[in-house]
Amino acid sequence: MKRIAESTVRRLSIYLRFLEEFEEKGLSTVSSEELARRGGTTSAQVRKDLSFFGSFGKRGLGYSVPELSTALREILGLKKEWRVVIIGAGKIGAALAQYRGFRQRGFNILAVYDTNPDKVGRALEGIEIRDMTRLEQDVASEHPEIAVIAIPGEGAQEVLDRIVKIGIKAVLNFAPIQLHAPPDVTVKAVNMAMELEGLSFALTNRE
Amino acid sequence: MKRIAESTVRRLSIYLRFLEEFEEKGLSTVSSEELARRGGTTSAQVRKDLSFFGSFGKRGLGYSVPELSTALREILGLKKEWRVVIIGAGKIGAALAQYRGFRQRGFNILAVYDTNPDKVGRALEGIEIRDMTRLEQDVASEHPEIAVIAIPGEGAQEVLDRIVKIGIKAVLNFAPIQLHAPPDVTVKAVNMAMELEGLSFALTNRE
DNA sequence: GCTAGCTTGTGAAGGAATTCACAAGCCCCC
DNA sequence: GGGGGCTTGTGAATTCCTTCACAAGCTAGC
Repeated sequence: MKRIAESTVRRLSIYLRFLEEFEEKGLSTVSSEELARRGGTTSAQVRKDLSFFGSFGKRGLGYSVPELSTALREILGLKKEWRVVIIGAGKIGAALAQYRGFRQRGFNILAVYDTNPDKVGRALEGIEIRDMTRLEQDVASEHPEIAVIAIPGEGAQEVLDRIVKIGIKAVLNFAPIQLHAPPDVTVKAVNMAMELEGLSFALTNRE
Repeated sequence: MKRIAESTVRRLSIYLRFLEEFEEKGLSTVSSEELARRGGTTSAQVRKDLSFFGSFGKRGLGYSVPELSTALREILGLKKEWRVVIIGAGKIGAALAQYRGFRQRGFNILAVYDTNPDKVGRALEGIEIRDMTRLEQDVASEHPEIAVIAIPGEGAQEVLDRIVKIGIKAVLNFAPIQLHAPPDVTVKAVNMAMELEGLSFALTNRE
C-alpha cells in the first residue's frame, strides 16, 4: 500500500467524529464540502484523503453517512478492540485511566503500572494499579498492543526500552522528552510544553 | 518576516530542551549533527531551521550552548512570563494546574475556572478555582494572554467564543472536538483520542 | 428517456518542506 | 603562518502535500 501521510490520518479521525455526530442526528448523506467546512479544510482535500483508500461516494449526491463511517472505522483499525496498558499512576496516568473516550472508541485499558508501593494494589475507576515489576510477565499473558507512557521524563526512555523489548509496537508518550525507538515501533508524543511554546511563538511573532 | 512552518517551531522547542540539558551538564558547544541525532532529525534540517532566524554557529566548531539556548528562548518568546487561565477544573484541568512544567517554562497560571459550585472557592496546588461567570471581568483586570480549554466537547465552542470575544489570542484546546476561531486567534489542539487512532491506524496498516 | 444541476474522483499544477551538496570559514597543530 | 580537518550556512534539487480544474456519473424532475 502507498504510504499515507500522517496529516491524512489525522483528518480521517476528524471526519469520523463528524460522521458520528451526523449518524446520531440521523442524517443520511454528507458532501465533501460539508465535511470540509466542519473540519477546517477544503473539499478537494477531503476527497483526496478518501481517494487513497477507495471510492466511497456517489457523484451528484455525496457520501452515505453510515457507509463512510463504517469505512473510516475500518481504515483506522477501530473495528477491533485494542488492549492498552498505562505506565504511571500519577496525575496524567490517573486522568487517562478515567477518561471515558478510550473505552468508547474501543481502547480497553487492562491495567496501570507504577513503582510506588502506596499506589500498587489500589484501583483507578475499576482499573487495577499493578507493580511495575510485573509488566513483563503480564504483557506475555495479556498481550496488550498499545502502551501509554505517563511518567516523568527521567525514566521514560528506560521504560520505552522495556516496552519495545517485550514486543509492543505502538506507544503514546506523555513524558516531555524525545524518545528513541526502532523503526517498527510507532511512537506518538503528546507534549503540552511544546504546544504552549508554539503558542508563545505565535503570540511573539505576529507580523 | 517570512512565514515559519509549524514543524520548524516544534523542532526549535525540541532543540531548546536538549540545549538546557547540555547547559546543566556544562557542555559549551554542540554541533547540528549532535542536536539532530537527539532530536530524531538530520543535521541539515537543524541548520535550515536555525537559518530562518539568523546565523548562530561558528563554522568548524558548532554552536555555543548558552548562546543558542538564549537565542531560541528569544525566538520562542520565552523571555517574558505568559499569563494563563485554565477553563475546567475536571481531571485534565486539575492535572494541568499541578503540572510543574508550566511554571518552569514561564507560564504563570492565574486561575482555574469552573461552573460547578462544589469546586468553586477551593484551590488546586495553590491555584484558585473561580466561578466561570467571573471570567470576563477577571480577564479585563488580569489580562491573561493564553487560555487552556479543559472541559468536555459539548460546551467547548461556546467557551472559545467567549474567550475570543474578550480578546485572548492564544488557546490550547484539550476538548476532543474541532474548534473554529477567527484567523488572528491561534488555537492548538491536544487530542489523545486522535493520537490513539493514529496508533490504531499504524498497527492496522503495516505493510 | 432526456436534461439540468450537483458532487465525486483524479491527473496535473502548484506550493511547501526536506534533503543534498558544497563553498566559506574557523580552529588547532605543527 | 600555513595546511588539514571540521562544521556551518545556503542555493538547488528533490520529495511530499495541497489545491486546481474538469470529465465522469448520479439523481430528480419533467
